[in-house]
Amino acid sequence: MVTLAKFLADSVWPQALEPRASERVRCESLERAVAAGGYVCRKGEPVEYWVGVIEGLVKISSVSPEGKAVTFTGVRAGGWFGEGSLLRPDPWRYDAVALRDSRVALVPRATFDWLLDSSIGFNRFLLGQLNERLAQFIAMVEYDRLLDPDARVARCLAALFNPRLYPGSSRELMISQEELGYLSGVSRQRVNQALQRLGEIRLLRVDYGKVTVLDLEGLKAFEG
DNA sequence: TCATTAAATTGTT
DNA sequence: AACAATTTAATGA
Repeated sequence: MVTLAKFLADSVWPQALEPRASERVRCESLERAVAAGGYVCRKGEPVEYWVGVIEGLVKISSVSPEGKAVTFTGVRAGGWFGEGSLLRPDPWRYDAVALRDSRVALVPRATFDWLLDSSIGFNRFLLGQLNERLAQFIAMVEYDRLLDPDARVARCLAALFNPRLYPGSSRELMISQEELGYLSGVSRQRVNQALQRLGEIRLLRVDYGKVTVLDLEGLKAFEG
Protein backbone atom coordinates (compact mmCIF):
# COMPACT_ATOMS: atom_id res chain seq x y z
CA MET A 1 0.00 0.00 0.00
CA VAL A 2 1.30 3.43 -1.00
CA THR A 3 1.89 5.77 1.93
CA LEU A 4 1.03 9.45 1.88
CA ALA A 5 4.72 10.36 1.99
CA LYS A 6 5.53 8.11 -0.94
CA PHE A 7 2.56 9.38 -2.91
CA LEU A 8 3.72 12.98 -2.45
CA ALA A 9 7.29 12.07 -3.30
CA ASP A 10 6.16 10.40 -6.52
CA SER A 11 3.78 13.18 -7.58
CA VAL A 12 5.04 15.56 -10.21
CA TRP A 13 4.52 18.93 -8.60
CA PRO A 14 6.32 18.46 -5.25
CA GLN A 15 9.45 17.54 -7.20
CA ALA A 16 9.54 21.09 -8.53
CA LEU A 17 9.61 22.52 -5.01
CA GLU A 18 12.61 23.49 -2.91
CA PRO A 19 13.39 21.02 -0.12
CA ARG A 20 11.96 23.32 2.55
CA ALA A 21 8.72 23.73 0.64
CA SER A 22 8.20 20.03 0.00
CA GLU A 23 8.96 19.41 3.67
CA ARG A 24 6.17 21.81 4.61
CA VAL A 25 3.79 20.08 2.20
CA ARG A 26 4.66 16.72 3.75
CA CYS A 27 3.99 18.00 7.27
CA GLU A 28 0.71 19.74 6.55
CA SER A 29 -0.93 17.22 4.24
CA LEU A 30 -3.43 14.70 5.52
CA GLU A 31 -4.60 11.33 4.36
CA ARG A 32 -8.18 10.09 4.37
CA ALA A 33 -9.68 6.75 3.46
CA VAL A 34 -13.06 6.84 1.76
CA ALA A 35 -15.15 3.69 1.38
CA ALA A 36 -16.81 2.87 -1.93
CA GLY A 37 -19.84 5.11 -2.33
CA GLY A 38 -18.56 7.63 0.23
CA TYR A 39 -18.07 11.32 -0.40
CA VAL A 40 -14.66 12.97 -0.68
CA CYS A 41 -16.43 16.31 -0.80
CA ARG A 42 -19.99 17.48 -1.35
CA LYS A 43 -21.57 20.23 -3.34
CA GLY A 44 -22.18 23.28 -1.14
CA GLU A 45 -19.50 22.50 1.43
CA PRO A 46 -16.64 24.97 1.88
CA VAL A 47 -13.49 24.11 -0.05
CA GLU A 48 -10.83 23.37 2.52
CA TYR A 49 -8.46 21.10 0.65
CA TRP A 50 -6.79 20.35 -2.62
CA VAL A 51 -7.28 16.64 -3.22
CA GLY A 52 -4.96 13.99 -4.66
CA VAL A 53 -6.08 10.44 -5.30
CA ILE A 54 -3.56 8.03 -3.76
CA GLU A 55 -5.49 4.87 -4.47
CA GLY A 56 -8.85 4.02 -5.99
CA LEU A 57 -11.17 5.99 -8.24
CA VAL A 58 -13.18 9.14 -7.58
CA LYS A 59 -15.94 10.49 -9.78
CA ILE A 60 -16.73 14.17 -10.07
CA SER A 61 -20.48 14.52 -10.39
CA SER A 62 -23.49 16.59 -9.59
CA VAL A 63 -27.14 15.96 -8.80
CA SER A 64 -29.81 18.43 -9.83
CA PRO A 65 -32.53 19.49 -7.37
CA GLU A 66 -34.89 17.20 -9.30
CA GLY A 67 -32.55 14.29 -8.71
CA LYS A 68 -30.93 13.98 -12.12
CA ALA A 69 -27.30 12.90 -11.91
CA VAL A 70 -24.47 14.02 -14.17
CA THR A 71 -20.94 12.68 -14.08
CA PHE A 72 -18.28 15.07 -15.32
CA THR A 73 -15.15 13.00 -15.08
CA GLY A 74 -13.34 10.35 -13.12
CA VAL A 75 -10.08 10.91 -11.27
CA ARG A 76 -7.70 7.99 -11.03
CA ALA A 77 -4.79 7.33 -8.72
CA GLY A 78 -2.11 9.94 -9.32
CA GLY A 79 -4.62 12.65 -10.20
CA TRP A 80 -5.40 15.90 -8.37
CA PHE A 81 -8.58 17.97 -8.34
CA GLY A 82 -10.11 20.99 -6.63
CA GLU A 83 -7.58 23.61 -7.70
CA GLY A 84 -10.26 25.41 -9.68
CA SER A 85 -12.53 25.44 -6.66
CA LEU A 86 -9.73 26.64 -4.36
CA LEU A 87 -9.08 29.55 -6.71
CA ARG A 88 -12.63 30.74 -6.13
CA PRO A 89 -14.23 31.91 -2.90
CA ASP A 90 -17.30 29.73 -3.55
CA PRO A 91 -18.13 26.33 -2.01
CA TRP A 92 -17.73 23.07 -3.96
CA ARG A 93 -19.80 23.12 -7.14
CA TYR A 94 -19.80 19.35 -7.44
CA ASP A 95 -19.67 16.13 -5.45
CA ALA A 96 -16.66 13.86 -5.43
CA VAL A 97 -17.70 10.24 -4.81
CA ALA A 98 -15.41 7.24 -4.34
CA LEU A 99 -16.35 4.52 -6.82
CA ARG A 100 -14.21 2.00 -4.99
CA ASP A 101 -12.52 1.99 -1.62
CA SER A 102 -10.11 4.87 -2.06
CA ARG A 103 -7.51 6.89 -0.21
CA VAL A 104 -6.94 10.58 -0.84
CA ALA A 105 -4.26 13.12 0.09
CA LEU A 106 -5.52 16.45 1.38
CA VAL A 107 -3.45 19.62 1.04
CA PRO A 108 -4.99 22.34 3.24
CA ARG A 109 -6.06 25.60 1.64
CA ALA A 110 -3.40 27.56 3.56
CA THR A 111 -0.63 25.32 2.22
CA PHE A 112 -2.05 25.55 -1.29
CA ASP A 113 -2.23 29.36 -1.13
CA TRP A 114 1.31 29.52 0.19
CA LEU A 115 2.59 27.37 -2.69
CA LEU A 116 0.71 29.60 -5.10
CA ASP A 117 2.43 32.67 -3.68
CA SER A 118 5.91 31.23 -3.38
CA SER A 119 6.61 28.66 -6.08
CA ILE A 120 6.84 29.28 -9.79
CA GLY A 121 7.18 25.54 -10.38
CA PHE A 122 3.89 24.94 -8.58
CA ASN A 123 2.16 27.60 -10.65
CA ARG A 124 3.53 26.06 -13.80
CA PHE A 125 2.18 22.68 -12.78
CA LEU A 126 -1.26 24.11 -12.03
CA LEU A 127 -1.36 25.92 -15.35
CA GLY A 128 -0.54 22.67 -17.13
CA GLN A 129 -3.17 20.78 -15.17
CA LEU A 130 -5.89 23.37 -15.82
CA ASN A 131 -4.96 23.43 -19.48
CA GLU A 132 -5.11 19.65 -19.75
CA ARG A 133 -8.57 19.61 -18.18
CA LEU A 134 -9.78 22.39 -20.43
CA ALA A 135 -8.61 20.42 -23.45
CA GLN A 136 -10.37 17.34 -22.09
CA PHE A 137 -13.70 19.08 -21.65
CA ILE A 138 -13.52 20.83 -25.01
CA ALA A 139 -12.84 17.47 -26.63
CA MET A 140 -15.84 16.02 -24.76
CA VAL A 141 -18.19 18.63 -26.19
CA GLU A 142 -16.75 18.06 -29.63
CA TYR A 143 -17.05 14.29 -29.71
CA ASP A 144 -20.37 14.33 -27.91
CA ARG A 145 -21.76 16.03 -30.99
CA LEU A 146 -19.72 14.40 -33.71
CA LEU A 147 -18.99 10.81 -32.80
CA ASP A 148 -21.01 7.65 -32.33
CA PRO A 149 -21.32 5.93 -28.94
CA ASP A 150 -18.48 3.47 -29.60
CA ALA A 151 -16.08 6.35 -30.18
CA ARG A 152 -17.41 8.30 -27.21
CA VAL A 153 -16.67 5.38 -24.92
CA ALA A 154 -13.23 5.00 -26.52
CA ARG A 155 -12.30 8.66 -25.99
CA CYS A 156 -13.75 8.68 -22.51
CA LEU A 157 -11.50 5.76 -21.61
CA ALA A 158 -8.54 7.42 -23.27
CA ALA A 159 -9.14 10.49 -21.08
CA LEU A 160 -9.07 8.29 -17.98
CA PHE A 161 -5.66 7.04 -19.07
CA ASN A 162 -4.25 10.49 -19.81
CA PRO A 163 -0.64 10.18 -18.63
CA ARG A 164 -0.42 13.92 -17.99
CA LEU A 165 -3.27 13.86 -15.49
CA TYR A 166 -2.55 10.43 -14.01
CA PRO A 167 1.18 9.87 -14.29
CA GLY A 168 2.50 6.44 -13.53
CA SER A 169 -0.88 4.75 -13.28
CA SER A 170 -1.35 1.25 -14.61
CA ARG A 171 -2.91 0.12 -17.86
CA GLU A 172 -5.72 -1.46 -15.90
CA LEU A 173 -8.82 0.18 -14.50
CA MET A 174 -11.28 -1.44 -12.13
CA ILE A 175 -14.65 0.00 -13.07
CA SER A 176 -18.11 -1.40 -13.85
CA GLN A 177 -19.67 -0.90 -17.24
CA GLU A 178 -22.51 0.94 -15.53
CA GLU A 179 -20.13 3.60 -14.16
CA LEU A 180 -18.40 3.79 -17.53
CA GLY A 181 -21.85 4.57 -18.91
CA TYR A 182 -22.33 7.49 -16.52
CA LEU A 183 -18.83 8.70 -17.33
CA SER A 184 -19.28 8.64 -21.09
CA GLY A 185 -22.94 9.60 -21.24
CA VAL A 186 -23.98 6.32 -22.82
CA SER A 187 -26.33 3.61 -21.59
CA ARG A 188 -24.83 0.61 -19.84
CA GLN A 189 -26.01 -1.66 -22.64
CA ARG A 190 -24.33 0.54 -25.22
CA VAL A 191 -21.11 0.58 -23.20
CA ASN A 192 -21.20 -3.19 -23.23
CA GLN A 193 -21.45 -3.25 -27.02
CA ALA A 194 -18.75 -0.61 -27.39
CA LEU A 195 -16.36 -2.49 -25.13
CA GLN A 196 -16.89 -5.71 -27.05
CA ARG A 197 -16.18 -3.94 -30.32
CA LEU A 198 -13.10 -2.15 -28.95
CA GLY A 199 -11.96 -5.48 -27.56
CA GLU A 200 -12.36 -7.22 -30.91
CA ILE A 201 -10.03 -4.76 -32.59
CA ARG A 202 -7.53 -5.16 -29.75
CA LEU A 203 -7.58 -1.59 -28.47
CA LEU A 204 -8.41 -2.93 -25.03
CA ARG A 205 -9.26 -6.06 -23.09
CA VAL A 206 -12.37 -6.47 -20.98
CA ASP A 207 -12.60 -8.61 -17.89
CA TYR A 208 -15.10 -8.82 -15.06
CA GLY A 209 -15.28 -5.30 -13.61
CA LYS A 210 -12.08 -4.32 -15.35
CA VAL A 211 -10.75 -2.86 -18.60
CA THR A 212 -7.14 -2.99 -19.70
CA VAL A 213 -5.93 -0.55 -22.34
CA LEU A 214 -3.76 -2.21 -24.96
CA ASP A 215 -3.44 0.69 -27.41
CA LEU A 216 -3.91 4.15 -25.92
CA GLU A 217 -3.11 6.01 -29.13
CA GLY A 218 -5.59 3.83 -30.99
CA LEU A 219 -8.30 4.61 -28.43
CA LYS A 220 -7.63 8.34 -28.67
CA ALA A 221 -7.89 8.27 -32.44
CA PHE A 222 -10.83 5.86 -32.71
CA GLU A 223 -13.64 7.30 -34.78
CA GLY A 224 -15.83 4.28 -35.43
C1' DT B 1 -10.63 -27.05 0.61
C1' DC B 2 -15.15 -27.27 -0.97
C1' DA B 3 -20.12 -26.17 -1.34
C1' DT B 4 -23.64 -22.81 -0.75
C1' DT B 5 -25.48 -18.41 -1.05
C1' DA B 6 -26.01 -13.49 -1.87
C1' DA B 7 -24.61 -9.57 -4.29
C1' DA B 8 -22.60 -7.39 -8.13
C1' DT B 9 -21.80 -7.27 -12.86
C1' DT B 10 -22.41 -8.61 -17.50
C1' DG B 11 -24.88 -10.21 -21.78
C1' DT B 12 -29.11 -10.18 -24.26
C1' DT B 13 -33.70 -8.91 -25.67
C1' DA C 1 -36.37 -1.58 -18.77
C1' DA C 2 -36.41 -6.33 -17.77
C1' DC C 3 -34.41 -10.75 -17.41
C1' DA C 4 -30.97 -14.48 -17.46
C1' DA C 5 -26.23 -15.78 -17.02
C1' DT C 6 -21.84 -15.21 -15.00
C1' DT C 7 -18.36 -13.80 -11.57
C1' DT C 8 -17.00 -12.65 -7.11
C1' DA C 9 -16.97 -12.56 -2.13
C1' DA C 10 -18.51 -14.31 2.15
C1' DT C 11 -19.84 -18.06 5.01
C1' DG C 12 -19.62 -22.32 7.22
C1' DA C 13 -18.94 -27.31 7.10
